[in-house]
Amino acid sequence: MSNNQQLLKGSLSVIILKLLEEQERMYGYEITQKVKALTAGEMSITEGALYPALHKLEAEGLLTTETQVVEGRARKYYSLTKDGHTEAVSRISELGAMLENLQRLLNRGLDPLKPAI
Amino acid sequence: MSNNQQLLKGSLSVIILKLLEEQERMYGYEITQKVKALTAGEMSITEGALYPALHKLEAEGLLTTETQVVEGRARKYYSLTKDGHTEAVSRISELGAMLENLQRLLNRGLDPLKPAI
DNA sequence: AAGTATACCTAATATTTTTATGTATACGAT
DNA sequence: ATCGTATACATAAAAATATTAGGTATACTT
Repeated sequence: MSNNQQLLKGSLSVIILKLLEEQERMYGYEITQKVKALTAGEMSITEGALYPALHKLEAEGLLTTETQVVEGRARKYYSLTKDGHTEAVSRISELGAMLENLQRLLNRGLDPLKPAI
Repeated sequence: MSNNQQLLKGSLSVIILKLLEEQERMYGYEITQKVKALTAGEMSITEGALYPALHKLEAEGLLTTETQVVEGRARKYYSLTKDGHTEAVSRISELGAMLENLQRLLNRGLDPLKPAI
């Protein structure tokens, strides 16, 4: 059961927002392929996680969709709304801070953060 | 509800294993304080997450406990079993790889990993 | 006497993911 | 022609994990 190709839980929606910051619009399947490519296949998003996450972000008003038929198959393109962009910026920096902290916990040798008094 | 002091979901058990790799034995409350200290209060473990996680690791045979009364209060010290040490090494490196991949996804400018063919 | 810090714990709920399906089109190989 | 693979969407049951909100108790300070 050693599953080391999963994304860290809770990070999926941020990854989606980040990819859409970089690329105007993307469709679901494209997102799964992009993540595989960027991590050399070390990580993959399962569809059972991806689609509900996309639907939730849309329901929250962070993403909008337009469906389009390409080469005989329907694609549903997602892009950031204005709120989506704002949230993306904020959540990306939050996740970045978390990753730094996690690495601080894993790599000892780094000093603990000095508390901002 | 902007909760940026949560640990990334799924990483709690690895953090516990890591702290116990560094320090022979620790008790629950001590772990919560250590994480706060190492992250300057930016992250904290809730007790509702910590204790079930400790009990699960013990049930899996990765941790053993000894209870001791110190200054009038009962403390339950946890330490790694042999299996626990093995698992710790493996899970820590897995999480490290995940963090690298996540950062690759968040900081573009880095090239995608070259697939090891 | 009250509040804070220390120290353990659990139960209900919420969130998120995995696993397992299901549908359907396009295309290359047998 | 049919089979497998890739593309492309989706959901539902179950598992895993965390949050929230409690509960108990001791020690120390105000």
